[in-house]
Parts: sequence; structure tokens; C-alpha cells
Amino acid sequence: MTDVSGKKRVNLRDVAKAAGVSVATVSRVLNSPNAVTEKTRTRVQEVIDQLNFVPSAAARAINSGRTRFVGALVPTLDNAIFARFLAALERTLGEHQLSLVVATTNSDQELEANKAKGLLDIGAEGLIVSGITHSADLRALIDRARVPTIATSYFDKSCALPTIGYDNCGAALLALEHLYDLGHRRVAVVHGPAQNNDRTQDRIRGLKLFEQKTELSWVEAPIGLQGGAEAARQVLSHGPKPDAILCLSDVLAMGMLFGLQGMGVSVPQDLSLMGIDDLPGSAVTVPPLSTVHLPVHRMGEQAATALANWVEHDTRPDHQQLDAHLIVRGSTVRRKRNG
Amino acid sequence: MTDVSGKKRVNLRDVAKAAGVSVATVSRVLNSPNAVTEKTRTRVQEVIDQLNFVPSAAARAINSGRTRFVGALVPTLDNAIFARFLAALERTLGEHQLSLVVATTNSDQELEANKAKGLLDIGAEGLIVSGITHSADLRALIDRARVPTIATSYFDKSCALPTIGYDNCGAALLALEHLYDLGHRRVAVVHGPAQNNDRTQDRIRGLKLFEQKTELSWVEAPIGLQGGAEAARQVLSHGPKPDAILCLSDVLAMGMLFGLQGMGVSVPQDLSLMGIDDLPGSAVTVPPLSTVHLPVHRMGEQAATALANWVEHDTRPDHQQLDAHLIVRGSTVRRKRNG
DNA sequence: ATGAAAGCGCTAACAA
DNA sequence: TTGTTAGCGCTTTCAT
Repeated sequence: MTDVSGKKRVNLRDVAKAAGVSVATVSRVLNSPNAVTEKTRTRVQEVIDQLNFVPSAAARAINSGRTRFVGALVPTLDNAIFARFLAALERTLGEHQLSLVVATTNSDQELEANKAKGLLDIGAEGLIVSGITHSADLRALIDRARVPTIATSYFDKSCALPTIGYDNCGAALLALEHLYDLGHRRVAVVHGPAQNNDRTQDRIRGLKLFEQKTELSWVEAPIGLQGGAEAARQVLSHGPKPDAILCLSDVLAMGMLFGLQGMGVSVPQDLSLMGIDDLPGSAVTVPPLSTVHLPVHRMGEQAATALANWVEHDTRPDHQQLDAHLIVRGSTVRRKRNG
Repeated sequence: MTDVSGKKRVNLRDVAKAAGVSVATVSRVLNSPNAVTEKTRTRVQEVIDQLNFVPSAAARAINSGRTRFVGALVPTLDNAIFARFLAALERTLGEHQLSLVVATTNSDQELEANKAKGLLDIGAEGLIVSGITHSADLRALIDRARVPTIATSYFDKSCALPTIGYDNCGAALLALEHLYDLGHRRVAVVHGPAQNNDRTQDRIRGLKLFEQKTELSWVEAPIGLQGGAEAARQVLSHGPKPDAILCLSDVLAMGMLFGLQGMGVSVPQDLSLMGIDDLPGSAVTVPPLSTVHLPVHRMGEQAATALANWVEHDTRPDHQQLDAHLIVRGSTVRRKRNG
């Protein structure tokens, strides 16, 4: 702290002096209270409270090697799905007395590696990354520094990093199967930028597994309501009208809903529409959006807990698969005989 | 860093030894390069690069008092408006080599004070808070510790803290005047939880200034699409149908749009609808949303720059008012004679 | 311009 | 159980 204030911060020695004990004892009541007599402990604690003593995080870090914060690298804050994830992450890390430093990567692997390095340089004890595809630099960095690092939003037990996430491929398939079951055969798929985004790539891969049974067309659009709305135009202007539109994220689907509405296309009368994510708002759109629920909140909690344990007790977590499940609402209906 | 890895991190001494200079010299090329001969400087720099030396942030902090990070306290991440603000804040702080630690307060002043204390304890050099109303604890904390702190999302030059934000009262008024100009006299106002949220309170205050000229009714709803959608029911079930609905945030307005749509009410034919915020998605709703643009992105940039300068050069920033302006789109139209 | 050395506030051996 | 003391890696006088 740039001690602008006159009197400098109270330190261990001040407390020790005031309590009539040694610095070691004060340090003990802070770090291993059981190693101190109850009597001295309470006395010291009183002095600590009275003097409003707060141990210097820096001094502590330099000795114990603990900084008590971890870093999270996410593509963007500007998407409710990550914001929700981070909210849960932060809350749960807090329960473990860990702070969270957020860095956004804009889905740029080089930027991601740089920011990760920055986080490590300032002492991050662990890292949360999105997905399993990262630059060689970042992988080397994590390897070399042996930083506890968890990959999220993706489940892949063959990944070198522990993954905590869902099966993106399966989630997409869940959606497409639902549309298939409803009789839709011609499906337009709208997805965010696939480059540098393995979650999206994996969802696309899932859909391709189904390509014999359905006729798929593809549109890439920037994530966001705008992107979804603009995609509507593309979907309807090229080729024959699809039976259904599958957006690989809910914001895209909401944007699509507006886009279609603007063009006079009714959902689900004219075509079915689905998303993936299940944002809170997806239940109140008109019609309410069928989607695949992705448990990002739980993902945040589990990632936080796993990372905290790894950092604190050096216990590397196992991969954790979270369940993604279909949510059928009003935006998807059985295909009418003469569409 | 809990040095799990075998060989420990390179330190200043290692560099000094390898370069054949003293630790002081190495420290100098790091912190005041001009105080060193070009020759030695380059030589030392080479060794630094070669050994991949990164100064310990903790050790640096303990000496210089600099931790190079600041904290931001926001009500929630789960609202695009804050996410956008933080994105800009983070980006711009990065340009000043400052990291950002985010803490969410859930609009709870006590929680806010606790989290602020936590941030300060771990060495935050500055703070960004939302609004100007805070617990006595927090005010005392900021005062006592003399932490550079900027209040955002609110402009009030009489505030003890420098404020960087817009005139919430005026922004709301801008919206209501627009509705008034279109001939609307009966306006339902939908706002988020007002308790503990001075931005909302100030917007409400603004509207009340206009209460002689318009007949205002009030509905409070949780922020989010859901909240907005549910508010639709309330707005239309109590009392006579309003000429227009003014939502004090865009997400609420979007939710309202869905809610109305679900009830068979057309915007803007049956009534006009406005928001405040101007989210990117607000331009693509159907109809596109009239709103008041709040420059949160610029706010993030300016807050970051101001805080960075305060922290680095001890220059307390002035209050900065950002311009909020009306955006007229399709959701508001002139009131028809026989509504 | 450079180096030697004294800390910064704390933790962790080690001793008592 | 408690105290003494040696660092941790760096910055910063103060000499040279």
C-alpha cells in the first residue's frame, strides 16, 4: 500500500509488543491457533482486534508462497452464460477464502496465453480456462509452472488438464434428436465463431454425426442478439426454408426469434426453433424457447471447489461430467404434414 | 508460489550473478532503466530474457507497496450492463498494467463493505464502486485507508468520492419526456429493486419531477427478462391500461416485450414501450427498442484511466459526467387520437 | 553509474 | 507452549 496516510499500518511486531508476546506467537494465533494456549490466544486476538491489525498479504505471500487468488480466463464477459459461470465461481471460491481475478481472452489463444502469463506473474495460484484447446505457449506455461489448472465448459477425460464440464457434442445431439423426433428433417444450424472455440466445434461435430438422417445447413454469426437476428436473414434467403432452426446458444436463438419475427415468420407455426444453454430468460420468450440445459452454475461451484482443493491440498481433481438435458418448451412442435 | 516444481524460480540474485552485476543494478534496469549505462542495461536485460526472470510480485509489493491490482464492486455480473462496463474497465486497466479483481455485492451494502475490506486486505490499490450510497463501514474504510476509490454509474459532483457516470435522474426524464412528447399521459414505470440502489432511486426521482404532467404508476420487478415479463401481467391487470410503459432498464424492457406479446398486446400499436441502457441487442428486438443510451463502455474506460492515474500519480480525478442521450426506435410512437 | 547492506512484514526452523 | 532468529525476493538508501 502506498502509505499516503501518516501513521503506517499496524504490523505483527506492533501486535506482539502490545500483547507482550513474540512475533512468532502472533503469527501462530493467525495460522495455527491450536499451537497456542487458549489464554494467550484470546489475549493476542483481542489486541489484534483492538489495533485493527490485518496481516500484509504480500509479506505473507513471500513467505508462505500463498497469494490466495486464482485466475479465470473466459472468452468474454458479454455473454450471460459466462457471467453466470463466473458468478458461481466467485461465490464458491470465496467460501474457500480465495479471490478471483478475471481476464477475458476474446477467444484469442495468443491473448489467452499472454493473460495467463500475466496472472501467473502476479502470483495466481491456480487457473480456470475455457475449453481444452490452447496455444502451445499456454500449455507449456502450465506444464512448466505446474499451476493447478482446470478446463471448463468441456468434458473430455482424455484431456491432459482435468476437465469439468458437459458433453458439448452430446448436448447438440440432444437438441437435434429432439427436432428429428418431431419430424424435422431440414435443419438450419446457427452457431457462433467456431474458430478457436472447441465447445462450438464439438457441438458442430455432434450434429454432423446425425447428418445422414437430417439435411443440415450452416450459418456462422457473432454471438449476441444482433448476430442471431441477422442470421435469420441468411437462413431464409439461401435455399429452401428449413423445418427447424437450431441455434448453438440461447442468445443466438433469442436474436433469431426477433429476426424471424421481423420477417413475419412465426415460431413454432412456420418452423421450430431451439437453443442450447437455457438462460433464465429463455423461459419467458414468446414462444418460450426449447433448449438444452447446461448447468453452468453447478459448473462454477464444482470448478471452484476442485481448484480450491487442488491449490490447498495438492489434490488434483478428476474429470467431472455435468449432465446436460433437454428442455422442451413452446418453440418446437411436431412438423405438420404439409409444411 | 508453492514451489512444487523442483528447481525454484529464478530470482534477482540469480540474474545478478549471471550478469556479473549487483542485485541493485538488476533492480534498477527493472525500475529506473535510465539510471543504468546502456551497456550494462542491455547485458542485464539479455540475462533476464534468457533466464526467463519474472520479478516476484509479492516481494515487489512488500517493498514498493505496489500490488498492481484494483478491485471493482458491482451488484451483479448477471446483467449485461455491468458485464459491458467491466469488460471496458478490465481492458483499459490492462493498458496501465493493472489487474482487476471483481467482487459482486448483490446490492447488499453490508456484503459490499465486507468484500471491499477483503479486497483491501489482499492489497487492492484502488476501488471501483457502483453508485454513491454505501454503508458507514465502507465509507469509514475508504476514508481511513485513503484508498483511491471511484464511484461509477452515477454523476454527482457533491459526492465525497469522485463520481464518473451519468445523470440517472436526467436519463429517466429524457425517456419520460419523449413519451410525453408523443402524447402519452398515462405511463407505467417498471423498475428493478430500488432499495439499496441509488441509481434506480435517482431515476425514479427524475420521473417524479414530471408527475404533474403525467399519470405515473409503479411496478417493481427483479432485473432480468423474467422480471420484465412478469411485470407485464401486473401492469395490465391493475387499473386502466397505460398509454406507455417505461422500463428503467433495457433487460426489463425486453422481458416486458415478451410479456406483452404473450398477452396479445402489440407494441407500439397498443402502447409504447421504452427502456434505459441501450444494450446492443435492443436494436434488434421487434419492434426495436426506444431507449436512453448510457455510455457504459466509455464509463469503464474513463474510470479505469482515472483510477490508474490516481493510483500511480496520486492525482485525484475530477467528477466526470457522461452524456446520456435518447435513442428513438420503433417501440414508441405518437399516441393515436382514440387510444 | 554501480555496489553493499539494511530493511519491508511475515513464516518457519530451531531452541528453550 | 513460547521465543529467537534466519531468511523470503525485492527496493532503496548510502557509499564509492
